[in-house]
Amino acid sequence: MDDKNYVKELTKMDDNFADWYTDIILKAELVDYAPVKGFMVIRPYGYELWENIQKVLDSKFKETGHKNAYFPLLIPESLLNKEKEHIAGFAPEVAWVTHGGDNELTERLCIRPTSETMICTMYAKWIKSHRDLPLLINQWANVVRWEKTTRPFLRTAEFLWQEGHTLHSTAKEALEETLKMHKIYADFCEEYLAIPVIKGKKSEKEKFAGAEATYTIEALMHDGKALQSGTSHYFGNHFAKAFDIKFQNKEGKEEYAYQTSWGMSTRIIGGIIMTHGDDRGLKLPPNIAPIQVVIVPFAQHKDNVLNEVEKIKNLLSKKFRVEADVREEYSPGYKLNNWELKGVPVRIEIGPKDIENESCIVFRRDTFEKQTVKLEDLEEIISKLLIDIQSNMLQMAKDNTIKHTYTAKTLEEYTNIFKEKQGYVKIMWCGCTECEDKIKELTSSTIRCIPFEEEHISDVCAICGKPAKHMVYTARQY
RNA sequence: CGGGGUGUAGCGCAAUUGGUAGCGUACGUGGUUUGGGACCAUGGGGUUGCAGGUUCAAGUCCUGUCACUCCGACCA
Repeated sequence: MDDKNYVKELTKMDDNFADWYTDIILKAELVDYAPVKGFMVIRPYGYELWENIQKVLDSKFKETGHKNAYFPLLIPESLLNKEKEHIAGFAPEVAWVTHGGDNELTERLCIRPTSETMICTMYAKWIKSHRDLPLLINQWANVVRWEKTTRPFLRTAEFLWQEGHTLHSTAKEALEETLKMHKIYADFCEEYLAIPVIKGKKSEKEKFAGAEATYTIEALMHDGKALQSGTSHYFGNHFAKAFDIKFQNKEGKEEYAYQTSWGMSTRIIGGIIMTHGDDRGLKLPPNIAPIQVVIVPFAQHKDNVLNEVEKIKNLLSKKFRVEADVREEYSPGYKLNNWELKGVPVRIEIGPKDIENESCIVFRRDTFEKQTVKLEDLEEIISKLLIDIQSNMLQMAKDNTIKHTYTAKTLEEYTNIFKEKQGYVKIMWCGCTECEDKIKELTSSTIRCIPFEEEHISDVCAICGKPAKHMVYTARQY
């Protein structure tokens, strides 16, 4: 019995989290490795998840007045070089195109690691007057960053994302936009992905190359490591000056535009997996799950069973994303395990005995509870159940975050925490980069963000003892 | 780029002192099954990462090389 099943067994998530992670994303058929190292193939089930994320975010962007557009994949080297901090930040990890057919190009082209430079170049042509502002554009695209070590979703050489790029006539308005999008990301994570996040600002050391300020949402994974899940940058007129994006204001004077950019990537899928998954596999929040309800029939060869399955499917399909698993070549037991592995939030089991009683069994993935439900009540029960699962998953993730949040007042306390634990550690910080470098060297943890909501732990920096400026969240990170 | 590890069937592994490659699973076919990863029968699948060397004989020993992977540094 044991040796029959061992290939199917999942790695236990507590034993080795990294193995567990790669194990389930492959077995749940979200991704596969590509022939080119560092790249991943997103399989249909994984891509449906991404499509659902896209759908929700896209509608939120449109509600706030943004429009989608598309810009080229390749960026001439000269454009990339226009903003020096930006190029310094990205140069080590860009991929270059040097040939067109057999001919060597006179100027090599980089595959976009992000589109600021390309988009700024176009914006400079499009903006003449304050009447052209604000310009609110988003792009859904792929980008390439030649990373040394990769892991599917979390850090791949190519990833899918959206990048919003906006121009404004005042600094105030641009900053408001930056914070507005930051809030959209945070709300999206909590409401749809059931991932609680810490909202805050990045330190000078951690901010985006070329930005004046970077705002971030940080999520804590099941193993106590943090994941930067979405960023929103305020550029001031840094890029505008480098790319000559000017407009005439109401007084007729020429002025540089103020700019923002913000992005969320397929990395967030890694976040969903590592926030909610368990020893049985994925656990997807109902609001984003490709399949919300799966119907597994027992003894399906008996005629009336399949009829009943069909009826239930038709009924529920009006309101939910439903799939009926009527594959004959797999046993019911296999299907139960397989759909748990794939993280479907609700499962309906139905067989001859249930049909006789005009009922079925409803199973919830988050708590493993089973209940017998009369068929006439099914739609209503499922409706409530999905809402309940969604909020329960958020609550469980919040509890886990709280459980893994510590505070330290001294450097000794701080390093001791990281010797045996993983999680957020709240400390006071003087604001200098030397102290950031020091904790990274000692514990390989970094300042994740300066939260919007700071607490007062003490008056002095936990690292150097000088007067503290901020309370910060630190953690080891993905 | 530094330190460790591994390369044998799609995947996971085995092969004693050097003796000519096997097991599980997955896959094909036929049948029986179906309330928690079904069973029986049967079949296909391999230049043992690559190159060279020692030997009557190399998966096994030697030399070189390549690839992958884990831990560090760099990063959404």
